[in-house]
Amino acid sequence: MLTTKKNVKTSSKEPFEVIPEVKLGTKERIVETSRVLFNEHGVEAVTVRHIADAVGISHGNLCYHFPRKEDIILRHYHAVVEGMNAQVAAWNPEHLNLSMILEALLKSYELQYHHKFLMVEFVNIMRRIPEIREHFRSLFEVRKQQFGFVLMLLQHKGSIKGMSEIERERISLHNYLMGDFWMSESEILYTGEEAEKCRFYAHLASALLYPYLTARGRKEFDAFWGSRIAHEQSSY
Amino acid sequence: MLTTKKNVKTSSKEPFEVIPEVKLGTKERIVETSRVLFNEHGVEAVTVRHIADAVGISHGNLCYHFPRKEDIILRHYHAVVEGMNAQVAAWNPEHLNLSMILEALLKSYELQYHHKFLMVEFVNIMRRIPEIREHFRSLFEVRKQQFGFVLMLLQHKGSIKGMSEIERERISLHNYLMGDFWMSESEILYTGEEAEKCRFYAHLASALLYPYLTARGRKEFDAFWGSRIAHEQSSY
DNA sequence: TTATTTTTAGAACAAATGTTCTAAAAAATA
DNA sequence: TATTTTTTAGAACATTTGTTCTAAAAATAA
Repeated sequence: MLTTKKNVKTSSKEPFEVIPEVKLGTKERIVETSRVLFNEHGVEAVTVRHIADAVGISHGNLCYHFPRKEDIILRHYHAVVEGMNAQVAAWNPEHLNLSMILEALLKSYELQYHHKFLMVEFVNIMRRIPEIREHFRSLFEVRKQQFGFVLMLLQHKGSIKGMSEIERERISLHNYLMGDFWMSESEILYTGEEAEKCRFYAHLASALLYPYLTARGRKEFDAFWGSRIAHEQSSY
Repeated sequence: MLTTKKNVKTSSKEPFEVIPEVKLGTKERIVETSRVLFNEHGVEAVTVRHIADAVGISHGNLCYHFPRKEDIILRHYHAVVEGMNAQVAAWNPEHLNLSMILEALLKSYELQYHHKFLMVEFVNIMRRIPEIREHFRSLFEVRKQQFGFVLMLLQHKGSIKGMSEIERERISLHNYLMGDFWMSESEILYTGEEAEKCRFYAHLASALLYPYLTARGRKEFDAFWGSRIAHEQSSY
């Protein structure tokens, strides 16, 4: 239950449920609208007045819900973190295989792209909001361990060959650097559709593994991406 | 001859050359000071008044030399581009080998790091200054061709194995994505010394090639980085 | 209903910021 | 030296921006 008590029609006089997705509370509309504006124009270019205008409320009202502009950004950051956690929590290590991991990668790329501005302006945001900086840094070790675990598992399932600890560490670093900045790169170079960008870069990131895949691994890899990447037919 | 005529003591009364590096013109001091401040605090956080104060001049004077703040950024951008061009121009394809290419990579990383803010805030800068956006985009194809040429050459010299066109393209994309954003990543995660960061990430980027190196190539690779990366002993 | 709380709009505020203007100082030139 | 140009400092300006304040409106509770 994420709905706020305010503005949601749940008075005892209403005998039936009202369609919930139409009646968004002011706070939720601010969050959603700011996300779109931040993604499109950048945090610094978007003022509280812009957001308020787009929502159709006064900026005074906006500052009633979010006294500081940073509060809006923090809200978005937490939304992404929770989304990522939920995804990881849904994993079942028993039945995990390469295809499912690629699927998860693609999904996490889409999830991040939804809050593109957070990644594209991360250094600036991090400089301004210490809470975010500390939290993200603390995430680093966890992420490295998660990836290490995935590699071990894939090796155990016979999808990738053995590799040294150093190679594992390198691929992990490459992977996360790509994961953090593919949106910035695409912002600079491409002008394509969102879903296609996600697929393109998730494919590219997962291709870091390609030299280490076994024959079976390559089959799985090609099968997974074959249907998703139209052009650039696999030809290994 | 990059010195401006202004403020440089070259009056006919002076019989001998004055030490040139001490007497920097106001314009040059603005450029150098702004570079340091932008790198440390970010473009948006640094105002013309901050720069003027740090240089020791009035902000009115600063605006005399650079009427728009963007002019300063543009100046920095051109400096980096010229630096990169000069580096490429100095190459001699005849005698090129893996070590020299790694050396060039490392050097270009150091060059970029000198103007860290340009890369770290690239998307924002690009959004604000169309001239930079267009120029950088036009660079993309050139860079891809350059990298393709390097790979061909290394293959011809027996340092790397053959690879498909797709693999070449992927490595090229990985390489440039890393080259554009390793500074952002290091800004978020590490708090180390500049030169060490450059070595660390240049090493990491070049390691993209590792799975494709021949035995001889690996020897060269390890020899090159062995002396430069203290920890993380090669153990392939 | 009446009282209380929440929400809203818009004015008001204060600080910051890029830029322009003005006049004096310094430097260069003739 | 006299004159012209360049450079400089600092005031002034216009705009923007995040935030606070106030009072009315709306919703909720008693």
